[in-house]
Formats: sequence, C-alpha cells, structure tokens
Amino acid sequence: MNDRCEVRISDVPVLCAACQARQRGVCAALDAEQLSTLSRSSTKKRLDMGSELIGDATTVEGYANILSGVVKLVKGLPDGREQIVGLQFAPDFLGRPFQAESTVTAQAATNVVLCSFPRRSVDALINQSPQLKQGLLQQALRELDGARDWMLTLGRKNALEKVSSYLLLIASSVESAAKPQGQAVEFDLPMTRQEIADFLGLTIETVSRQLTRLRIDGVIRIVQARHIVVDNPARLKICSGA
Amino acid sequence: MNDRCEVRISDVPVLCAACQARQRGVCAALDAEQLSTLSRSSTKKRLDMGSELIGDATTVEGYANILSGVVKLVKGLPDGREQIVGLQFAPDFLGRPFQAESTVTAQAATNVVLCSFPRRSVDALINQSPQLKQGLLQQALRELDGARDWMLTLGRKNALEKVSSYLLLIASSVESAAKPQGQAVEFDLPMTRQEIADFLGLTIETVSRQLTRLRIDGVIRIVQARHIVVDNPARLKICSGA
DNA sequence: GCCTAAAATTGATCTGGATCAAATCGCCGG
DNA sequence: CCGGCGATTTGATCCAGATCAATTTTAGGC
Repeated sequence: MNDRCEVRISDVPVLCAACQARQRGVCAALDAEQLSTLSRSSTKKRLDMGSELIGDATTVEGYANILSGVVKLVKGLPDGREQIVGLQFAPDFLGRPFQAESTVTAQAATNVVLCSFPRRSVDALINQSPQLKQGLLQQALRELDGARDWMLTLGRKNALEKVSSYLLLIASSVESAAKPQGQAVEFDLPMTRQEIADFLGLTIETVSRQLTRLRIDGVIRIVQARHIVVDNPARLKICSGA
Repeated sequence: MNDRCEVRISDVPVLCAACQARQRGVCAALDAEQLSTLSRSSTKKRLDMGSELIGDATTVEGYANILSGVVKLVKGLPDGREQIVGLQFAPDFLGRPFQAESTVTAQAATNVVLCSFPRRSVDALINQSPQLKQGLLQQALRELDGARDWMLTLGRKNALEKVSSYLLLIASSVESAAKPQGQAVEFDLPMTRQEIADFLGLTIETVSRQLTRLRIDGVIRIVQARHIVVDNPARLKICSGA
C-alpha cells in the first residue's frame, strides 16, 4: 500500500489522512494543529463485500475517502423491495455534513478499502475552510445531476435502454480520459445481476436477457458473467436512448 | 403585492430583492454596498404557465426566488419522452452556483412570480458569506435526498403507490406544520395529468385510473379534476407503500 | 348561455417485463 | 477430478400498465 494516497473532494486535493493526512493547494491555509488532529484520528478500514458502512465499531463513524472498491447507496421499502439510489467509486468522498436524517444505507458492493475520519474533526475543518465547503457543495451538485439523470433512466427508458445506460456508466467510470472515443472498452462489472436490477428498477432475468441481446447483436462480448468488452461503444450509446 | 416578501435559502433568511432587497440574521454581516447592488439589479418577473426560465430576455438570468407558483425541472430524451426530475415550490431558491452544465430545463408549471438576480451579484455574495454557502449546501443536500426518495418511487413502486406518493408529496407542500396528522387535507393540484404522468413515469390514462380507484375506495374525493380532498391520509400513506 | 378546444375519464386491447420454473455455469473445498 | 451451492441464463406463461379509441368534462371567449 502506498504511504500517501491522493484522493479528491471536488477540486480540493486532500491527502488521505490514514496515509499521513495533510492538505495542500487551496486548503494549505489550514491550521497545522487541526491537520495533525485529523491525521491522528483517521483510520484505514477494509470492508468485505456486503457489509454496511454505518454506526457499528468496524465501520465508518463520520466521513471517509474510498481508496478502492465500489459503495452502493440503497433505499428499501418495508416489504423488501430495494432500489440502489447511488454508486460511489474509487476516489469519492463519503458522508454528509450537518446531520444525516436521510434513510439511505451505504453498503460495500465489492470489497472496499477506505480511510475514515471522525465526524467531529472534519466538521471543524469544513467550518474553517470555505474552499472545502465549496468543494462539498460542488460534489453535492454533481451528485444531484447524477441522480436526476438516473431519474430519467428509471422513469422513461425501457429495459434495453436501461441496461445500455448502465454499461456506459460503468465504462465511463473505468475509461481513462486520454483514451479516444469509440474504442472498445473492457472492464469487470462491480455488481451482481441482482444489484444491477436493483439499480435499474428491473428483475435479474430481464437484465440477463438484455445483456444476451446486446451480445447477440454484436454490441458487447460477455467474456465471463462479470467481465464485459464493449466492442461498439457508439452502438451501445444508440441503444441507451442517446 | 407586499412590498417585502420574505423567502428563505435554507435557514438563511433573505428578503426578496425586488421588494427592497436586503439580508438579515446570519447574513447581516454582508457589505451594505453589495446588498444595495443586489437590490438595484434584481427584478420581479411574472411567467405564464409553460414558459421556460432560461436564457431569453423575459426570463431568469442567474438566480431567482420563487414568490408564488410551481416550477418543474424537466429532462427529455431525443424522441420526445420526458421526465420531471424535480419540483420547486413557493419560497424556494432557484439557480445553481458554479456553471450549469446540467441538461435540465426549468419551466413554470403554473403561473409563477419570481424575483430574479443577476448571476454576477449573487456569486459575489456567495463568496463573501460562508453562511450563504452553507445554506446552499444544505439546500443541495435536501434536494439530493428528495431526488433519491423519488428514485425509489420511480424504480420500485407500482402505479397506485406512485400516484399515492405524489398526492402525499403535494399535500405535504401545502399542509401547515401546525395541522395535526390524520386530518383531511384539501388542495389544488399544481399540475396537469400529463405532468403528473411525466413526474411518475406513467401515462395520463394510468394516472387517471389510479385517481378514480382512490376515489372509489373512499381515500380521496375529486371535487374537480384539479381539486382534491384527501379524506383519509392514513389510508393514502398505506397505499403509497409506506 | 353557447360554442369550441383542451383536459380528463372511461373502455377495449396489446405487450414488455414480471413471474414461475428449470437448466447451466463457475468456483471452492475436499 | 468430483460434488455442491450460488449466480446466471434460458424458457414458458401471465398481467400491470401502455396503447388506441371514444366519450365526457371543463374553461374561456363571445
């Protein structure tokens, strides 16, 4: 493991506290004592697939940076129906300032490594650094955009378009920015068919059928259930309802 | 029209600039010159139902407080399918800081009166007032929660549950906090059946059928297409999937 | 009040995705 | 290599909500 792991809150660079926490750039003005407090109180944690990241001793108290893995935000109905309302990928910052009255639960979708901070210390930092506050505001606005995009997908797209949209979303989270558009993209799905279904408002069977349909049409290859190659990103985009 | 109309950004009280703009409370620290600039540059605007609030001369340049009416945030697919991804009610603050790259369009769902501010002036205020920035962050987080709740509705509820959830949402936006739970609630729907359908990911016909079903079951009365009385809020809540 | 057009309801039918039910696949432990 | 179990795929049927097609209601304009 690296001894310094850079992660970002929006455009505010933050070095992972568990790996020698300190802040740079626009946050450089921060009190050295504050930073050392944050550093001392941070802990690196490994979570197995499926574990919940709330409240209990082995998990996250307040805030955390995701160092690797995927975290899903889940909402449920009393009868057991579930909907995944958000996904957080590798360098995202988790946790919300000013009380979490929301009823979402965060769960590790894959094995996850993260660096967690006590609520107290981070809240203090937020109040001292307008840039950090602004970074959090921008992250919130970006998540809001993402949620609204997904509302369109959930409310108005058919099964094929939903599955195609999902593949494009995952592909974009993997694809390096440098890579030219239109190239084949290869990746492992970070979720089971059930989780994909819960994300898309579908059933496992329908997800599976749409994937085979895309395979037969030559848009993707399913090397292994979890391992996908998108041979024709342009076609996939068309299938997603553009 | 009142000459001072109080509206709120989160817990930061702001007096509508068009009606003698100035700030109070936690924002009192603001520069008097800034405030007078904001006041001078603000304008009160009336929008007819259906008009879009972007870009053109008759509409909103940057930010605005809604004084009355309902604004809908709409996303569309190239083939014309539409999804309403958010509703903003009477004292909400509209507009997003730091560029709007998002593809939502805001439209007046009813006739709307609002007080609009030029982007420039408000951005300046935001940078000067951490409290205002925090207010905007909290508003963004609240909207994110709302969006996620709605994702559960869109992805996992059936038609009856969706329509019931919608009625409860509108009822709660009308109901005075003082009113005891369980009482009958009476209100006008601020949207057409088509808009309700676009909000719920359904068709007009299905919305209409679920409403008659609720009427026949004695949960609501439909005094007039747009005028609803919820006789049994508890039953309605059960119908909404709790 | 009467006329018109848009909005809403109601009815009849169709269909995409859910549901129920078996196969397969893939992986791990022995 | 052999079971065994969970994840996935595939097949057969069903049904909630879409679609198509009339009415009926409502809101303005004269």
